[in-house]
Amino acid sequence: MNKKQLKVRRIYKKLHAYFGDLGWWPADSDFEVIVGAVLTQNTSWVNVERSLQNLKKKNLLDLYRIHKLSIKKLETAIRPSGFQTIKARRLKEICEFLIKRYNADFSALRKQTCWKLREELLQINGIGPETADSILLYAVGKPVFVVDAYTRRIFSRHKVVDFNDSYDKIQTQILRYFSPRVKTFNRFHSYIVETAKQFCKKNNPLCEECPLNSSM
DNA sequence: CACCAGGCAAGTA
DNA sequence: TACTTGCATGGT
Repeated sequence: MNKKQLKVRRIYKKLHAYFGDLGWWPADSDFEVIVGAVLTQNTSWVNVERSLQNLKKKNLLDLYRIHKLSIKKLETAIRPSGFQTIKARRLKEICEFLIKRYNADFSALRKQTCWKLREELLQINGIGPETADSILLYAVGKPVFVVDAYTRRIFSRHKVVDFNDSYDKIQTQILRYFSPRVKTFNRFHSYIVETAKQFCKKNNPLCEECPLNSSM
């Protein structure tokens, strides 16, 4: 085991001791995970929750209902989370893909290999690496590590990666450090997001209250 | 007022 | 390959 691997595993251990299990991803269904993953693109989660509530109130948080809903009504419902014109189109495209390619059957998704499904998701306009991996991990149950802005911030501050390293470089580096288990990567990503939200803010690089900066 | 929020795609050099 | 910009709303 090299130095960085030890460091990253120590980070995971500290966060696990601090947070326990955060019960991620917060959603009532696999499809809700996918919708949330798109709506949260460059958007704060509190505003995503407003959009999800709008959809739930109208009983629209359903693959087929969104698929046949008019673009205008979809845009109106997801307005609070911003970029509504582009995100409405993205949601439509994903529904189209799930129905046409997998007959809207999530058990069929789970049977597909991780790398093959990832390739297919990345073909869809509006799904980049982070959205694809969030779907793979939290909706389909594949053991992948999700890299987001928070991951870059925290790991670069702790000298584990370079802030400008590519998505794939960071992902494969972290993947090497753990055995591929869904539970591990589920928890790790949730810890990183919560840590960044609560302690390691963008304008506050010191993070004095952060559990990662306390001696163990 | 400026800056930030769980990105992505398209355009440019 | 490595930048830059548009997309849009709501909180601090």
